[in-house]
Amino acid sequence: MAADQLSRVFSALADPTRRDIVARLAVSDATVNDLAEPYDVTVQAVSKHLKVLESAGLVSRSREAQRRPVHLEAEVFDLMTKWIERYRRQAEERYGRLDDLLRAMPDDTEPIPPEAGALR
Amino acid sequence: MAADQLSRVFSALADPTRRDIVARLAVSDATVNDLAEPYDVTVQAVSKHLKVLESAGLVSRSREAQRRPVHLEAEVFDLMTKWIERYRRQAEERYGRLDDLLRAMPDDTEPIPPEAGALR
DNA sequence: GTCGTGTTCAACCAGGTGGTTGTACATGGA
DNA sequence: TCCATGTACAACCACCTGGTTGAACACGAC
Repeated sequence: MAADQLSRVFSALADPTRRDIVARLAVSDATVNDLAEPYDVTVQAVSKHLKVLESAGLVSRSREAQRRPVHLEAEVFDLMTKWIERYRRQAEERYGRLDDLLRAMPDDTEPIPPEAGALR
Repeated sequence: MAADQLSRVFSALADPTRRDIVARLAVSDATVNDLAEPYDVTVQAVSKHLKVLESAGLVSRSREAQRRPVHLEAEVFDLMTKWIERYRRQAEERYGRLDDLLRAMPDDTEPIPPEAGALR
């Protein structure tokens, strides 16, 4: 699949099990077996989940004897928050602008640049 | 589809076309036909995308004669940002603690085990 | 070397998803 | 009223996904 990273990140976090894995990795690194233990699925299934998280850039695996500790890479979260904040802000500005429109009814509907109307 | 809302939101935004739809709805409301126009897919396919976005709570549809304008509901974004920020913060705190450990640790000490975050 | 543990790979399967086409419904205008 | 437009529903299809089992690989311990 040639999906971009943003798609892979959103897709990876769309699964409750994977979100739970991320939550636990936020506390400490863990091996595949550690991670699989609380779930009612095979280790192989968890290994697949980790592959998805890894290809999204959310986790990395190192090598440590025969173990492969999994580590959370929290920086990728920025990708999502940036995307989300961008459109939320845009939508909020739009509502702000609509308020202004209703209040003043200007004849010019020029789009407002990102930071312009945010502060009031 | 018995998934919780957080799963539905992440899943909805995992598709580039749906993210693009959200981006365009952040600028202004639009009808299904408006939204379908720039894409090389049928109106029905876009209608399906909107159904996904709607069930995630990301958009709502009103009625206006025979049209059904689609409207972005940006509040749902909070669900995601809250989840994301929670675990990012947790991971960052953990690194902070790890920094403290490394600073206080004598040079001949063993490497920190994966369970390092457990102390405290 | 052999054994045990941890991990991954391969093949398979059921169910979901994004797309299609075709049909039907709702509404405003002629 | 009939017609054109906008939308939704149903059936179908190819592909993806999350799960399984079974085998293989990679180490450290003995």
